[in-house]
Amino acid sequence: MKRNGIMTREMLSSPGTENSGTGTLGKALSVLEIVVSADRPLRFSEILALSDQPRGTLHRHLAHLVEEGLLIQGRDLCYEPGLRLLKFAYRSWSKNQFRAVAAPHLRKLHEETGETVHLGVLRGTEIIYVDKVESRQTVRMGSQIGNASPVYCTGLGKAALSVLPQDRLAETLGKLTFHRFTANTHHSVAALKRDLDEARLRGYAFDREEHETEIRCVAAAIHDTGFDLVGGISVTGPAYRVTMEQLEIWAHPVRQAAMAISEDVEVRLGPGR
Amino acid sequence: MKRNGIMTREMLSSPGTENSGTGTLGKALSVLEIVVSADRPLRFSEILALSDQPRGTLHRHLAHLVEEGLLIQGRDLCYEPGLRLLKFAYRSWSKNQFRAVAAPHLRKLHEETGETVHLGVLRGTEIIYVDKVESRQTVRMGSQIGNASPVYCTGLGKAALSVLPQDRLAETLGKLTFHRFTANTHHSVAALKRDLDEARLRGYAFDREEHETEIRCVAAAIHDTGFDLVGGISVTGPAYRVTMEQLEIWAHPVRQAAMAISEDVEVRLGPGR
DNA sequence: CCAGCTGGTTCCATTATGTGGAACGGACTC
DNA sequence: GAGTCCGTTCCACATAATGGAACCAGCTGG
Repeated sequence: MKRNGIMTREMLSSPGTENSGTGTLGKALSVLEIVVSADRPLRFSEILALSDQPRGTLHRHLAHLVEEGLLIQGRDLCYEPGLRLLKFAYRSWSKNQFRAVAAPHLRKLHEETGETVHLGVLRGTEIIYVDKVESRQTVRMGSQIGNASPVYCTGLGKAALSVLPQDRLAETLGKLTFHRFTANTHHSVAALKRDLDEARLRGYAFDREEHETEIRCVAAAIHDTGFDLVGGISVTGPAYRVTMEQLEIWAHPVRQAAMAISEDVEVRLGPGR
Repeated sequence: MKRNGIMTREMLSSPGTENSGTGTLGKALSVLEIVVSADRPLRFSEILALSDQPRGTLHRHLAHLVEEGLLIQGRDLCYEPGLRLLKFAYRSWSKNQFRAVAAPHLRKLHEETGETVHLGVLRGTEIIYVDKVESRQTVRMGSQIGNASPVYCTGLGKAALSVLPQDRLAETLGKLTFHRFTANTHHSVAALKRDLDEARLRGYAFDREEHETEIRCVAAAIHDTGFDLVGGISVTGPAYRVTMEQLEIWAHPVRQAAMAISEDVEVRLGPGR
């Protein structure tokens, strides 16, 4: 019996802004998302303002979420993420085969460069960080694992886009809306396309302080033959320490690692897939 | 404005086996739980067997979960945890104030003992592991964070129970069903009660290979004044390396740490809570 | 001390949504 | 080519979600 245990197209399909379509579940999750995404416990009325649901409905959803242990409500009436999420969290992370396959490569790359190494996958118009190796071992669950960043301003995103087949690329580009994070952030499809063309030729992409100032990275794409799984791996560092020349040097090992992971993924999927 | 950002009674309330009550959401989550708890991707019919829902219903739930990104379905039709869980995961973990407050104490305790240190909270009849510091730094997100173990066979569980007010304790004991994990596992309320009495007197509890053979631990309870938050901290090690005498020695620092955390929690909650 | 907020919770008739038995159809097997 | 195992789809039915409105604090300021 062949089982893949790996991410596939479906996980990349849903649009950037989740919300509609799934009836009750979708609505409940959208309020969960609001609470989880907030950077502090929220009051009922704050959530009300952020959501587009009527009072009665929202109240019931919150009650249900609390009852299910996905949220907890302090006695000061604030809502915050509940414990049950932890359970889901850990399980989904530790069982993610893609992450597991890539992990040793990340570690090796980190040893070679000494800088932070990221693993991400493409999902719609975003890159989702799935794993990370960084110098300060104390940060155990990477500081932004699970977070999403736009494709157009990250090395990972651009690397991933650069290997996408024509149609998928066009589709994705069509859905983009640009936000100018730094002076260097791309803000037109045209400019992004040129950048992607270069990246495709080279086999790796840069982030020249396009997402955060003083932060640069090199990234290379990972993908399986069917492009069901598209992602990338990157080495990131602060501008004062990591020059563009340095990145050029690291580009090669990054690309090597990416190719190695792609191969491993293919093998672990089983050739008979 | 006082906000607590800490776990409270509500999170401890829901019964061990989640399922009913929350209408649609509850049912959807119960199937999510099945998939997430499995140790490999599951086929439709396997899930069907594990759940108590009719085919049509189950199928729709799965479809919804997939659409929401909570599950993903490989092309071999197997279901497995989706990426979106990661997002929830990380957020709920990193924002858990209780964990954050306790973290430095865990680390200190680990340095003193060299063994694995756990942080858990009581929820119904289970202890949920919220954080962990262990020797092998490579395991970054603790191997069982988010997991739950029965109260009656873990040091953490017994420590937590031992500080519970009469009524809460009775209520919890009433709900227990015993499973014999090892030869030493308690399997009667009477025996457990005796053990708890001792623990209460001493101020700490042991796990004498009651959950897993060859694994021992000492634990001490953490709680706030209102017993809204009850949990504990423990030092665990393999029997061949950690004798009962050794545990007796560690008991003191463990208790110290637990008290320190209790205090910190109280302070961070703000006295005006 | 009472009028007038603001913020959270509860009700309940309406109707949209989820329900689940049954039928379908493809792939494999004997 | 009949038999079955499995996943998927349909559809009449009943349940569960909906959301407007009323309700009930706890404050605040006149």
